[in-house]
Amino acid sequence: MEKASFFQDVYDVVKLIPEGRVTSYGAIAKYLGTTSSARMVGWALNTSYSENIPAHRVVNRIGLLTGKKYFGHPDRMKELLEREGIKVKNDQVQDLEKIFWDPTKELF
DNA sequence: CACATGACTGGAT
DNA sequence: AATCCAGCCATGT
Repeated sequence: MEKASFFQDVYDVVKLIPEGRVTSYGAIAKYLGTTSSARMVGWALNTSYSENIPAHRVVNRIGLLTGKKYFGHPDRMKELLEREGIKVKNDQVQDLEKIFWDPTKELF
């Protein structure tokens, strides 16, 4: 995958996240080469509100649904995740280590 | 143009 | 082990 633009790359990577899996902003940032710019990943997703991006599969490093408030409805993110078989409790993904998808390892 | 803020993270306290 | 602090960089005021 070429480096068109930071935002575009974020979109592409997020689209590649397998169903029932999640990843972290930092993992995406690292894959893009801007390891310490995890914040921009979230910013990019915020800008992609109209894109076909499964942003609900992107959580912070501890599996917390930090961006659920930006899904229109606070429970939308949780609902979408559970719909894919991901267990979410108290806005936090359960069994994170089992469903975590690291682009630098799985994709490359 | 300068300052504040944010869907984060890692190291220091 | 839990909490705090500073770095990261695009966007908005």
